Amino acid sequence: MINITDVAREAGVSIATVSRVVNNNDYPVRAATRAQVLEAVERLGFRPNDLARGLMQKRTRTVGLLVPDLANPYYPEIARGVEDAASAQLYALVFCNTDRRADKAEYYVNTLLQKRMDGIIIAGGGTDFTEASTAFAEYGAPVVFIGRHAEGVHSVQISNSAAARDATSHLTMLGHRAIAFLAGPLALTSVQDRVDGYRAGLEDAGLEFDERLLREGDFGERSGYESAQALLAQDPRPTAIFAANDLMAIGAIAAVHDAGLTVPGDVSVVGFDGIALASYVRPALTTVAIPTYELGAAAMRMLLELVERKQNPDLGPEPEGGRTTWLPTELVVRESSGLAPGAQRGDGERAS
Amino acid sequence: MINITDVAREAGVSIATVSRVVNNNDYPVRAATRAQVLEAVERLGFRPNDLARGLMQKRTRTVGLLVPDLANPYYPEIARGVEDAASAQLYALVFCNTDRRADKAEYYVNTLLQKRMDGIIIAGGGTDFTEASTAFAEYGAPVVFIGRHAEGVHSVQISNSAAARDATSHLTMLGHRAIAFLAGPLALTSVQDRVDGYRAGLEDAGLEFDERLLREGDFGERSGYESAQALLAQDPRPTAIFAANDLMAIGAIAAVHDAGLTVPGDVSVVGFDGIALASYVRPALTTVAIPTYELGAAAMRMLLELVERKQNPDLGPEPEGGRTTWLPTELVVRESSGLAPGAQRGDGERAS
DNA sequence: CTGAAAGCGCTTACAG
DNA sequence: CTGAAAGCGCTTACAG
Repeated sequence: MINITDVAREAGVSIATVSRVVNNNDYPVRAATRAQVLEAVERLGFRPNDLARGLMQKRTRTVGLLVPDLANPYYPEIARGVEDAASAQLYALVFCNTDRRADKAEYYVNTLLQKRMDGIIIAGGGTDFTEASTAFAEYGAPVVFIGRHAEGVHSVQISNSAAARDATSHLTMLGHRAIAFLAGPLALTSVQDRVDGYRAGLEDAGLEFDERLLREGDFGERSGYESAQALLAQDPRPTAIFAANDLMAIGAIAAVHDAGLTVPGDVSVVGFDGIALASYVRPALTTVAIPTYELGAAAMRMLLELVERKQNPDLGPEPEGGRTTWLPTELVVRESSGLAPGAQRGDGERAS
Repeated sequence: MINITDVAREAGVSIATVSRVVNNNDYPVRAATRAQVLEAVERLGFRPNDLARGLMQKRTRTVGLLVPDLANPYYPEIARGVEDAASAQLYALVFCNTDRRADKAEYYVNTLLQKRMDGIIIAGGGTDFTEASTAFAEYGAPVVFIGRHAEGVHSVQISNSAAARDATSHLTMLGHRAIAFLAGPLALTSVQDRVDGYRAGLEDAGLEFDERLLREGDFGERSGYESAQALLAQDPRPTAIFAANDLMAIGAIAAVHDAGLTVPGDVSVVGFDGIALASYVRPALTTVAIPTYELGAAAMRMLLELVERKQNPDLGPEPEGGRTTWLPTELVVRESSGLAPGAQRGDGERAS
């Protein structure tokens, strides 16, 4: 393991000079000296030790990302946005998957803290991060949340309720009157907001909320399959199923199919997220598309701005209370949603 | 940012004592002293700086994982296995997505090296890692590959050719004689092996390899869709499509559907990987299931053994040349593959 | 332009 | 059982 002293000896200069050359900042170094050092670095294959560097500079140029569930394609896509925005500024990323388990979340928060990350992004939910967030704040490391709200925190979000309301209206306009909602874990604010939007959408059409049509799921395919199966056994049977994410919607389509019914002929299905696969399943899935990649990228840009501000107090203090960036969603209508059985185009329109 | 000196002062002991207590090893410390220190740690919220620790110990208890494509559910599943095996031993994981781009791969390898990772796992392909691998070796950090071969490296693998041969035979047994293969990038050894297996499977049934039925893809849904579309326009039209991964298979099913044909009535489709979604699309996908999670876990266990051996020379030297662990695959027959049009059960049997 | 020296926050022989 | 001190590999005032 060759170090800065080896390079200094090889180049016949001091370690201070090596440091200056390697860091390539605007510090003046004679061209000839620089060349000697560079050659020694090359010859020896020197790679500066980031641990030592971080220890001195009190910054690691590394940020953490906590996601609840890698198996859901939604999060890898967020991760891509986060990662691209990070590497654009030469920041490294430490990626942690909590599996929605509080113990893993705590473990990772601790690890990230001990590794002195410059900041952290927390995507999705599953556990309470107030404590984690406080711990980071104490260490002066900014925190940005994706897709959840709380008092005084920085976040990047979409309007879950408005999006869910629109999707529900899409179904009422098609004449559906028994519209089920497959929720995700009700502990999540994003899920609560989607439920609110769903209810608002029903109300807009003069429909009553029926709790038998609301089911809690866990965002997995199986959960969508099983919930849909139960829903389809009910009487009267819903003619539309709106799922709180695409994976559950895909599970629901499978359940409708296995029940000997067709989508959208007998039952319409609408998802949420807009994962890539949604346009490749058949029937192609109508869904609320979230700008997932951009959500990640925006969160990272916000975080890095906060980090830079911390390192560089000239930029002024951190904004009070926590900023929120809102990103738009879009209802993408594909094949999985259609007219309610027996309805005619326009049936639902007076309701809107 | 409170440090070990603060704790020592608060507890009225030396920093050496604090260090011993915090590290909780078998070093003898009087119970009363220990209690004082622990209380001070608690009161102050002390979190030891891993940078300083790593600098002294010359180990970070952190390993890197390089994956080529987070958008393919195959890799997140590998990552879960890697991560669980790592945290079981209290190792942290730095996760890097190369997007199959050589520049990103090089950038991350450099970063991981500078951060003094104890070891690295390289999953999948897309770029050449001989150089990266050498660089790590020079720094004494072990490397384990998942799913690719090369001389003298450690790896965890499946038998791609045998698996592809079996899947091909499954189709020939169903009476298919025009079987297309949607390959992934032909630069990957895993893809080359799958092509070999496909050809062997054809040969077993006395079928000739037809290069018009082989297409190179990129493992994405779109690529599967477009390749299948082109294939379906050929004359004679293949009655079966075997894709080198599930995402392309799902794209292929969509293409068959959009061409007004049915799966498996007109065209059978078989995938490779066994992602969770494969059993939730309709028709459910017949596929070669890879023990993905276990592949990741096995790779991490192998890596950690190499790391421990390096730290602890009593365990003996690193095994010569590179070990390979082989994991089994399984053909999971679902709905997407069936008898060739016009064929009768048993038609293909004499061929085997 | 260059170098000697202090210091980041720990761990670990060494001495007592 | 406990502490003083050296040292890990860097960066950065400070002096020249």
